[in-house]
Amino acid sequence: VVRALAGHDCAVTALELDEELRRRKPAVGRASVYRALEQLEQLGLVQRFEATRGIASYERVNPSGHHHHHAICRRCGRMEPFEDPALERAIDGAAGRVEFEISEHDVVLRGVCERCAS
Amino acid sequence: VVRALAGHDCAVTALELDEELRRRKPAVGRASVYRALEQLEQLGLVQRFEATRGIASYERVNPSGHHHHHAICRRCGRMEPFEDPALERAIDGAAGRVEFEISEHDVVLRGVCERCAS
DNA sequence: GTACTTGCAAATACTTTGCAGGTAT
DNA sequence: ATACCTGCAAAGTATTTGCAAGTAC
Repeated sequence: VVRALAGHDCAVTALELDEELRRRKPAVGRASVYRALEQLEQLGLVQRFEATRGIASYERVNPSGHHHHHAICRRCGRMEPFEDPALERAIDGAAGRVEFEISEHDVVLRGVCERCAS
Repeated sequence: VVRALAGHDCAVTALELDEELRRRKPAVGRASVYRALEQLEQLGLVQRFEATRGIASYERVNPSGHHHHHAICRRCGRMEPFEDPALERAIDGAAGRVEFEISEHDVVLRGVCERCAS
């Protein structure tokens, strides 16, 4: 599972991973994929978020601390990653003002991509 | 459903709404709750996001444009709303730089609340 | 042998949908 | 009468779990 995740730079769903691993030698089952993802998430090596209605996506966390967020098209579901240092600073600021020990954050921008808009 | 949502300032799950409406006269069924929420979401009057694993929460959109985001405790699930103008500005900036027509955004900060930390 | 991991299949939980009956125009 | 809205129960989908078999030490 780790190796399969390493092959993706951006988020994938559990079922995509499952399908990918299912045709491997030796084949890997759905349950193992979910179990591995859960562990990796708790270890902070993978981040989970809901990209499309009811479907969780998983993305590996870059150990350097670098990370991006996603813009998602509500028509075709296409997902485009983006980075924005100013946004990160603003989030860190907000995290500091809240009475929580914040350790991660999800940001998703939703709209229509240029292809679907035309 | 609209009236029930109006009674909540912050996000509620579909099942909370269902339970609340179920003991009303006349009683309202689950299906209608989901159907109403879907329509309201498409009209842009309600925003949907995943607060806890696999459970969608819905929150009414303030017509004034004012809105807040949420910090969520990963231990107890407690949710605290917060506002942050600087964060909004940063998001608008990022939205402008992406090749998408962005119309909404989700931001969730996850961590441990002060009660659970102690 | 003991402890842990695996995959299958069954179970679970949230959400959606088919449908029969009711309401409004 | 027609078109729409309702709730129930059944279906659907993503995810989790029980369990028997396999693997490592």
